[in-house]
Amino acid sequence: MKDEDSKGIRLSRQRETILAELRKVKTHPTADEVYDMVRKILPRISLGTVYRNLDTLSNRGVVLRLGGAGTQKRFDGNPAAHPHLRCSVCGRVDDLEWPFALPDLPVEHSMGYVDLRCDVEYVGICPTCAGKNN
Amino acid sequence: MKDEDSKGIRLSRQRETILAELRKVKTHPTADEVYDMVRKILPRISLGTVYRNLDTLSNRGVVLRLGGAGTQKRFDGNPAAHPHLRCSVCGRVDDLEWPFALPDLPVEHSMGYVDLRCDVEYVGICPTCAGKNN
DNA sequence: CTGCGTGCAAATGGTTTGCATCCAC
DNA sequence: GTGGATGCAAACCATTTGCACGCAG
Repeated sequence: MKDEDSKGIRLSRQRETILAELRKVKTHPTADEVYDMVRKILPRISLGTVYRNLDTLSNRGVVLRLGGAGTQKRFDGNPAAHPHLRCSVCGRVDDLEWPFALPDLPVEHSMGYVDLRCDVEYVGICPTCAGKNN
Repeated sequence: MKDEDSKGIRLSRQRETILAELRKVKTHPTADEVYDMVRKILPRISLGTVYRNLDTLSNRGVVLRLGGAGTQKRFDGNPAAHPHLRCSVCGRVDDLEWPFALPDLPVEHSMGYVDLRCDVEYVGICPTCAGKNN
């Protein structure tokens, strides 16, 4: 179904570049950071366009929008649900390489919610930030 | 330790009321909603004060600040980590009454992060929002 | 051609902050 | 009495949006 959704997508140079850049990195950049990355290739792109495209892409399930506790949203080129590590100090997000089964929610506990997916985040302090305070 | 932290806390009428109101409800109100609730009791309280207190209380671990994927943060009078259900349409958050063990992250996978806690959220569409579209 | 996508800039909206005053301890 | 807490309003900043033009299909 993901391919279904991507089918109807119009492929502008901007959108193409944003997606390519996002898939190139292993970090989880904010819209601002994506803007900076893409601007090196398309200097005339606007921040609004970056926001619009990140929105479109995440709605189509091509990329992942990470809620996060910070104010800024972060984006992940890998659209599959997978657990993350997030630093509560600097907001940095890392992929967690630990294949543990995300438990499916029994229907009798879903309280009428549908289309559920499971979001798991381990929140703590990253090595860099932990080092500064010690 | 929760009591330890709360010890040093100054107990103004505003802070007291905010905490009491937050504990009174089972919803997970936004700062705005807390403001509305508290204003009925303390009509002269300012939104800034509500934000400052929610910040203080969550930093001390007295209440829980929920990251959520939406823009607004929500708050939970129950400071213990527990899984939530979140509606991706309206942003509503419910407590999930399903005691499954939040998996502890093995140190060898923590990538240097410390003080980790696990945040589990099932994201879907709530009964109300699902009903509207069908 | 047609309409979606873009650049630009202004508008939004949640959250934070500076400052003088107030009150809990 | 004293420093943290408050009310108010302005400041911030990430994100969104209106509009006229441009380009992909």
